[in-house]
Formats: sequence, structure tokens, C-alpha cells
Amino acid sequence: MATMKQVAARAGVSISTVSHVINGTRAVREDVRKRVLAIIDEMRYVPSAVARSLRSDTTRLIGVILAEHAMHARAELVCGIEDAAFEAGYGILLCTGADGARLAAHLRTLIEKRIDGLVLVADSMHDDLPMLLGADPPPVVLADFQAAGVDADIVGFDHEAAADIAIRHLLELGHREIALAIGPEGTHAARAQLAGAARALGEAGVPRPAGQVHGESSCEGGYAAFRQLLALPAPPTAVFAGNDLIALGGLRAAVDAGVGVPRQLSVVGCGDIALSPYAVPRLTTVAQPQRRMGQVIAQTLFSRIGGALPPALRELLQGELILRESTAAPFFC
Amino acid sequence: MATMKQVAARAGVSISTVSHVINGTRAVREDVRKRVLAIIDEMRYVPSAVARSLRSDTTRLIGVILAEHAMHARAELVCGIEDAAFEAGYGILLCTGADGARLAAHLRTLIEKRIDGLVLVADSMHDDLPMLLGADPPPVVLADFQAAGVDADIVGFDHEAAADIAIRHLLELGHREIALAIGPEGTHAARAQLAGAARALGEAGVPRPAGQVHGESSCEGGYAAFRQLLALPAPPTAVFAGNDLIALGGLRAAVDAGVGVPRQLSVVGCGDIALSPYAVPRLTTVAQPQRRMGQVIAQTLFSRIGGALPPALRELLQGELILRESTAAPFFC
DNA sequence: CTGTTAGCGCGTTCAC
DNA sequence: GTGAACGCGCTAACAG
Repeated sequence: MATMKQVAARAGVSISTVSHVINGTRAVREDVRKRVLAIIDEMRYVPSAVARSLRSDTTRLIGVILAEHAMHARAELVCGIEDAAFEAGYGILLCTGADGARLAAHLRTLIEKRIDGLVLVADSMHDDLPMLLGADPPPVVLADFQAAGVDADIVGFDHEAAADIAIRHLLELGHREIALAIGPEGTHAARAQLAGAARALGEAGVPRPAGQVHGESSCEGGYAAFRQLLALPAPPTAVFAGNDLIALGGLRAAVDAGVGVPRQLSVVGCGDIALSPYAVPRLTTVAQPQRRMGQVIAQTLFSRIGGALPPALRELLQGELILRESTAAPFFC
Repeated sequence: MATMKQVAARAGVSISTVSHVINGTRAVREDVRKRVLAIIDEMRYVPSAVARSLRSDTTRLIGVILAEHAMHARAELVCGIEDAAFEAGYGILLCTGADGARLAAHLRTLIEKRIDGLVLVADSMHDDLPMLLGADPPPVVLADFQAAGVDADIVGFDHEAAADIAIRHLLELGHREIALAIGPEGTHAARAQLAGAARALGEAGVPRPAGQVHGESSCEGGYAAFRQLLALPAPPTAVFAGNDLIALGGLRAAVDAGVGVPRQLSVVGCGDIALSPYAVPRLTTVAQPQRRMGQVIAQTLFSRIGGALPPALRELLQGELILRESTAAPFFC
């Protein structure tokens, strides 16, 4: 691959002139400029970002770490990040799998590569994060979760409000026996949803949910959770699922158990994934602006990298209830 | 961030000794080694990959370019690539959006960053790819599509065989009125599926499909396609969908049109996404090992980077028919 | 066993 | 308006 030196030699100018032509960083006689540009084109010269990085001590690269099986669920979010990064002239270094040793390895690599910033998308908390980030860590944005002891901005969804609005909807329809099928215990989202549900229920005078089961945030998890809920001595008339995949798996479980949705059971999900409007029945759910969240994350990170920003920013995006066919007033026989 | 020079000074040794301690590239007296290691730890020194890259002219970075809305569908694939890359000590630079100008911009950036290799995941072909790749381009692997004039390895699915096996299944069930609901015209997958379908149909003495509609590879696309198919004067008794999302959208269209699946209409999809086993009815489909494909792609690329490989390798992964509930013998009234 | 030195490709002073 | 020279952090060839 051609180097700047070669271009300079071929154009009969000094290496610094070439540099200035490329970066437009000082006046160059027009004919010289033309000639240099021509040579660059002819030799198919492309400046080396690594050499630049060495000098400037900046890579225009951000790391994005995703927990293992979060890729499907976070595809939109990653696209949003990439989108904003592209606009801002940054590249993204993608790492998947955040379990213990692998997280450490990823962080190490990213630090070696001298990323300018880091986005961490996870669900549980990593207590040894500060240590793994080493001395003067790059700016970090935590996506939709929080970690102790890390001086990072947080951008996420207001899961508490989402659960609140969903439960409130169920309450308004007349449901009192409302169960929860949400993600693994200890998870940030699950905790927030629990709080939101408790609040909505409490304000309506309902002491507690008609059932509460934690499980994988997947179709399988939802299927299992709903089976359990439907087998309860006093089965719920409505379920709030912490996630659309859980809800969709739950819909299947309802079919298999012979209970009709929404006639015998109302279901409201969370996320509004592409499939939800096409489910049978179409899923009522709290839409989450994943892509937008990705963009906000990236913009926050870039501002932080830029230097000026009030410390410990914390932004929560709101969801929106989408009414479809999976919820209805309870049917009393 | 601490530098090697600082470590050397602090340890009272030369800079090269530090280097050799780190890389184990020549014998160092044990006590010196210990001391240097201790200092490194104390100063939280992390070697700079960018300086290394400058010297070694290699970055251990590969680019992965994904067409705009392919992220959801390719999440597994990307995970597979990342997995293999991690094992091999490579990082991946993710780019999304391969439309015209943006593709060019991405390629430019990747070349500037001096990636060691490139994975291109797309569906349509880019004729100006060779030009965009510049002089001595890095090794390229084309994922599940082909491009003209590019000296690249190709790893993909045998869409032709997938369509063939799916149609054959329908044929064996007794269907003769088989329609096709597949991706956009001109797309690699669509073309191959058409060929496979034609072959299977032809061998069974069926002159042509009972209908054929191209559309977006999404639920919406599938919904629209099936509506069209079901409104035909002579509606099909079975449909092969080029994609599970299409099939799932199609299932919804069938419900809305009041046609029962599989009683009045058999549907077989392609891909076996996480939701397919939970659809109503559970979707019969041709499973595609996306994750494995990602791994094969990465391994192929790394072998190529390594240097030794017979040129123009081309590997097609086979799908597997998963029998579930959406297909049955045709019902004659 | 260890230290000195010369680049890798680039941006940037400083001197013309 | 232009060029020479230094250094970013690191590896490797060469001397001791």
C-alpha cells in the first residue's frame, strides 16, 4: 500500500506538503495541489488511520460490548449506535459475550486498541468493572442497566413506567388478577418492572400480583412461565410480560392450554418487536424506541468524549402503549 | 496512559527489555522479569495495539459490512463471526447500511483503518465493488451472496437445495398447487430458491408454481404476499416462503382471510428463527445454521489472511427440513 | 543476557 | 509558499 513518502517523491514535493494538501491545513500553490491530488489518485493512496492514531492519540473507534444472547434483542439498538457513529465519523468495534473471563478479555483488547469510548449493553451488573477498565478508562455509557462504582453515563428505558402503564391498562379494563412474567431475577429490567407493577397495583388497591415468575427473556422462557401461571390454583385473568418474546411464547402456551386470548386471558408485552403486530392475536405491548436509544447512547458518548458534559448524566426513554388485540375486559362466567 | 518507555525508566532497564518481557521473545533474567512485570502491574501499563499495528502492518481487525435492514436477520451470523474472531484473536469492525454512498464510505474507512480482512453480507450485487476496494484489497469473504469481478471466497446457504427440499416435502404430501412467496427480485437467495423450486416442481411433472410473488423479507412483506396469493382465482393449497418472517406474516394473512393452516393451506418457511416453533401453528421450515455459517465465514477469512488456501473457495451450507404443524396433506372438499 | 538504534506512517513545529 | 526534522509507542536487527 502506497505511503505518503512515496506520493511526495513521485510528486516532487516534500512529505509535509502532501500532508497539508490532504488535510487542507495550510495554503498550497494551486498547481502543486492539483498535481499532488492527481498522484494520490493515480497511486490509489489511502492515508493510514493507524499512523494518524499513533500521533493524535485518538482512534475514532468506540467499543460496543453486548451480553451473549442479547444480539437478537439488541439488533435495532446496535443499528442506532452505528448510525450515529457513522454520522459522527466513528467506527464501532463490536464484542459479544460478556460473561466473566470473556468480558475481561474484551475490555483488555479494547483498551489495547485505544478506543475513544465504550458502550456497555448488559443486564446484570459487573462489580469488578472499575478494575477491568484500568487506569484512566475511556468514557463509558451504560445502556439500559447500571453498574456500581463506574463513573458512567446511563441511557436506558424507563422499565418502571412501562410496567406501570401496562398494568394500569389492564386495571382499567377491569382486571384484578394480574400476573407478571418477567426476565431473570436480579436483572435491572426485571427489578424496575417489578417496582412499576407494584406501584400501579398498589394505587389501585390490589395488594399483590396474582402470580410472578422469572425466566429467560425468550419464547421458551415465556412458554414455560405462562404454563406455570396458567396452572396456578387461581389463575390470573391477565399477564404482563416483561418482553415481547416472553409474551409471544406465552401466547403459544395459552393456545396449548386451551385458554383463549384475550377472551379468557389478556396479555400485554413489552418492546413491540417486528413480529408483534402479526401474532395471533396481535400483541398489545409497550413499544420501546430501541433505535432511537442507540442514537442517544452514541450521541451521549460523543459529547462526553468531546469533553463538555455535566457529569453522571442519566436519561430514561419512555415507552408507548400500543393497543392491539391481546387485551380485553375480563370475561366472568 | 503509561508507555513502555516509562515502564523501562521506572524499572531501570532498557525499553527493549520491557518489550521482550512482554512478548516473551528472548531470555530475560528472572529477577529482572519479575521486577518489570511488577512495574507493569503497578503502573497499569497496557501495550498500545496501534503502535504495534504501525510496526507490524497488521491490525488483527476485520471489517463486517451488513446491508441496512439485515441486522435482525443476521444477528446469529454476526455472533458466529464474532465468536470465531474472538477465538482467533481478531476484533470486528461493524458497519451497517450498504446502500451506494454509504458502502463506499464504509469501505474507505475500513481501508484507512487497515483491516486485515473483510466480510460482506448483502443480498444484491455491487458492480463497483472492485473499484471501491482499491489497489491490493484485503482478503474478502462474501457471505451468502456473490458479486461480480471480486476475487473473493464465498460462503453461503444452498438456497436452491433448501427450496427443493421444501417443495419436495409439499409434493410428497400431495400438493400440486404450490405457490412461492420470496424475497425481492434480483436477490441472490430469491434467484436460487426459484431455481430449486423449478427443479423440484419440474421433476414431479408440475409445469409451474401456482403463483409467485416477490416482496420484502419481513412480516409485512409476507402478509402482503400471502394476501395476494390467497386472492388468486385459483388459490394455492401450499406456499413455500423464502424466509420465516415472510411465513409468519403469511400465517397472519391466512387467519385474516379465514383460511385454516394447515387444513386449507400448508406453509413451509425457511430459516427456523427462534419464534417459529412457537407460532400458531408451529412452523414447518428449513433450518439454516446461521451461527455456524458465521464461524465458517470467519475461519475461511482467517485462513485466507494466513496466506495458504486454494483460490476462489466456495462453500455452501445445507439446511435441514424441520417438520412441525404448518404443513399437511391437502384437504379436498 | 542486555542496551542502542533505526524505522513503521503520519502531523507539526521551526526555519527558510 | 515550502521543506527538514522530530516524535507518537513499539519491534527487531545489531552490538556488546
